[in-house]
Amino acid sequence: MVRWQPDSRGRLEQAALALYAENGFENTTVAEIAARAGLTERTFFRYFADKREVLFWGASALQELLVAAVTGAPKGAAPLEAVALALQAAGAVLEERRDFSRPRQRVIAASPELRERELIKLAALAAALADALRQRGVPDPAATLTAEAGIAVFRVAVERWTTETPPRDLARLIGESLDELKAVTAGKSPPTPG
Amino acid sequence: MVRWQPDSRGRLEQAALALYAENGFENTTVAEIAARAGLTERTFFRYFADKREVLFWGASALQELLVAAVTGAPKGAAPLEAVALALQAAGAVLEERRDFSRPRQRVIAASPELRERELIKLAALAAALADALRQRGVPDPAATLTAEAGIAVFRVAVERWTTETPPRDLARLIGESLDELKAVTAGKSPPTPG
DNA sequence: CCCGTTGATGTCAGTTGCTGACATCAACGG
DNA sequence: CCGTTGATGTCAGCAACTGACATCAACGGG
Repeated sequence: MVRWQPDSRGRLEQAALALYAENGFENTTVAEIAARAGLTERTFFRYFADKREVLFWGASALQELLVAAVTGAPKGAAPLEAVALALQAAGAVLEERRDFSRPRQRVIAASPELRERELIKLAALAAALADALRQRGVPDPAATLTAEAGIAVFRVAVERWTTETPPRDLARLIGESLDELKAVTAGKSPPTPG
Repeated sequence: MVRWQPDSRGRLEQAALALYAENGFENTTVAEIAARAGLTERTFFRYFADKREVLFWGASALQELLVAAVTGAPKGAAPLEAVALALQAAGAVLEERRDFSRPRQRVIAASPELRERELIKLAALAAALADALRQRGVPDPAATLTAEAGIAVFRVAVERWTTETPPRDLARLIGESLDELKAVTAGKSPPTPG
């Protein structure tokens, strides 16, 4: 006979996402989440640093993926190209878990507190990207700016992926947003294309 | 005889910044802040929504400034040019209160919780900028991306302004970062300039 | 000049997020 | 068979934040 059900972490995550979606983040107590997962509040805080982190603990894996993609980009690739490859890799992960990622994004978008946490996670991703670029020999502030701009592109693409209906392919949205950024920073005036 | 000392809000802000700088954000209680300002905890929460907001209540004024600058930019100005003007205007405000702004930035940089709040404030600025661009006829996602990229430039510039020694002129740092962004998105390869 | 209103502040009790210290007890290994 | 391990529970406590109500100088109409 098993003393405890397996995958406490996963059960807590599922319970939290469901309750945040049903009642909103602010109207959900940690005690409720724990109860739905068949655990206690104290155990929740053993797995997650705080009430928000339950939706973000996967971020470190994403970060490693991004860094690996930049590091593994072709030698001749320009910094922004390397970042673009990384964003596509990250996008593929989200697309893979579409049925989890999209509701999660909606829950985050609905809560200022969760948005704060998302922004700092994205900032951490940007910092890691910048680091990886520096290791490729890209000097600062170019490295930081490329990384920040890349994350901005990613954010815009994911937001459109989450809200647009009918939903489009994330990879395509990332590509489009990147092209749009290039156009806009090239100094093109809005009403007169070309 | 005055019943209360004037400018409770300002006293609370000063007390909070001083205590955050001395002991760190996490090691400071709201009760301590209130006591130093000669007030009670309850009064603190009447002025500020939470313990972090005390360092950010000026953000709405900055937002109005940015929007006004974009709206008032010359008719022919490209989106990124309009945003650049806005960033310079915002930078001028920070430079004006240099002796307050720089320590404040350092306190924020030292605390993850305060960084979270700063990021969401900057995201709000980006959203407002994007709105102002749309009112100039810039379509999405160009408007959003221009605004996001502009805020990234601003963030990088302010960070350098806060940490570099000796401190350089913020206006110049903003200009340089913007040029750097343009170069980087133009596809320039890192080791081979030109 | 008096009195009712106003508004900034104080007091107090309560909820919730979060933490440290200690207890429990099946599983596992020697 | 027993000692250790590790995931979990229990409990007490602090700090952030909130709602309800009290206070009382200042202000203005009568």
